[in-house]
Amino acid sequence: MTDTEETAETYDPSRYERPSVTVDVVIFTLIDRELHVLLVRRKRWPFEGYWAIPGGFVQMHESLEDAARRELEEETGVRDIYLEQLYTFGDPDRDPRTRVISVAYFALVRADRQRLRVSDESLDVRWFPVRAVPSPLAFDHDRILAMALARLRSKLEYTTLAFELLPEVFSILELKHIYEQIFGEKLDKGNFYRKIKDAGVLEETGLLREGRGRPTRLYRFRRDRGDGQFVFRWREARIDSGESQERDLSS
Amino acid sequence: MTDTEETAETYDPSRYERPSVTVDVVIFTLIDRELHVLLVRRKRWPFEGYWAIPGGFVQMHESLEDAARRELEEETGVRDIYLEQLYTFGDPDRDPRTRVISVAYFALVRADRQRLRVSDESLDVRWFPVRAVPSPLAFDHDRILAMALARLRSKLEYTTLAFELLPEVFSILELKHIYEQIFGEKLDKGNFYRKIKDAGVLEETGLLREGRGRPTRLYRFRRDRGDGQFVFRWREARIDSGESQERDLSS
DNA sequence: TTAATTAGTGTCATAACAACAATATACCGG
DNA sequence: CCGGTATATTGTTGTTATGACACTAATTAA
Repeated sequence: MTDTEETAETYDPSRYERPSVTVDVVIFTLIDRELHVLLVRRKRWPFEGYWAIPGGFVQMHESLEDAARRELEEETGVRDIYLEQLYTFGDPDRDPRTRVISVAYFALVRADRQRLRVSDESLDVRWFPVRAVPSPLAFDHDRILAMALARLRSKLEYTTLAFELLPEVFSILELKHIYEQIFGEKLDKGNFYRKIKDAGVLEETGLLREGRGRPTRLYRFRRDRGDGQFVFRWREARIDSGESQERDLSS
Repeated sequence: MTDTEETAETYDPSRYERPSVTVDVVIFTLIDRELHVLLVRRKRWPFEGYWAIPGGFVQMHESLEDAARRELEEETGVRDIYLEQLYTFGDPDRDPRTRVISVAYFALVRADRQRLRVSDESLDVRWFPVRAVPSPLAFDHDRILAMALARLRSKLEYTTLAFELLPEVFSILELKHIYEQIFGEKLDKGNFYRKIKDAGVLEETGLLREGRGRPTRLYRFRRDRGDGQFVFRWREARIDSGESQERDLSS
């Protein structure tokens, strides 16, 4: 029945063969106004030379989320980041070596905080524009990435997640650009201004940024307001977050 | 890096200590117009005598979903049911025996298809009204159940999931009752009729069910229409499915 | 000083929809 | 056949969301 129920009188951990468990973290960021994902190039069999989503083993003492944060930091040096569990992939043959169950997370990091470092476990680490990701990726990572993108799209529609991709201060049009990027459709400028302002999640900084035309007013995200439950949507239809239906999720 | 990457030249499965992996399945059904969840009573330590969400070990050859379906069938004898991955729980100390990572699923079964059987692994198996679930449950199962309920609520708002709880033929007011049950609020009869009919997901059966008043027209769910992508919503606000933010979705 | 460029506001018509009211249908029991 | 009960259905109305689009504002470059 529930976890580790057994028939024997006492519990014997060796009675069951155990799978390996890893966490993989799909890390998104915004570079030059474009959505990028972090990939590492594998050094060894299997999928030697293939690009893959960063990840690693879950250690016995750490929670799944802690493992994800640890991997994240080991790969990128980034901390205090938006992190959310995505889905768990456990097809018996997804790894040719042995049974590996992978708990996938997805993370959003701010463009202005990256400092990549290549660990000695891999050949290379790079940001790829999501529109130009090498294909195929190692293992079932194409599928993981696809699901992460679907989830991201989905959640932008009813959360304030977009702010996690922006620097501390930003303009409204920059925010609009993120939505356009990720939804893949143009949004009306006027309607966007109205909606975002009515939402009350922006805090005016008083700062201006000069450019070619009229200077841009810069805002800060008000974390207190609606960070959690707040909802605003740009389209009616929803593509879910997860699989068949969950895809599709939510989350 | 990605799954099971290691420093050694060849892969050695014994190098890493492995957690146990289980699937737990939160199974909902509708009995007497009320939402119920299936629980089993534990026979042994730990949490002997406590009620718990049914589940069991993932075997090496089966996928996670297969494992969930197997457990589902072992507990209820039910197959061909709505099944969706919920979340993976992996706190290091959630099971006092050893490190156990549990992939939770949630399932919806039709009220008219149940035939419970008590496995010899447990003392008892019962349907509990979700409003009257024994507390606390074993392990972290309160949390799992709470998340399953949140997900169910969330998904009713933008999917046709409610139909999975109904028998083959049903009346519109029965459908309305499910929404009221799960949302915990009354819906307007007129608006409900309008919305559900306009949605075009119902197929008239021609059957009537006689009662005290005017006989009830019975319908069937049109699986072809909108089973996947179709969206209709009853309220604006969304409570998500998962945790902090995953609080889904979703999804 | 004018054109170009980017930022930001206002207005309007429509669609969605919640709240509420009213009516029609069918059966029952007396 | 009449009142009661419950289902089934159709308005009606006011509010809100929002899509389309025109307009105004502030700055730089020529």
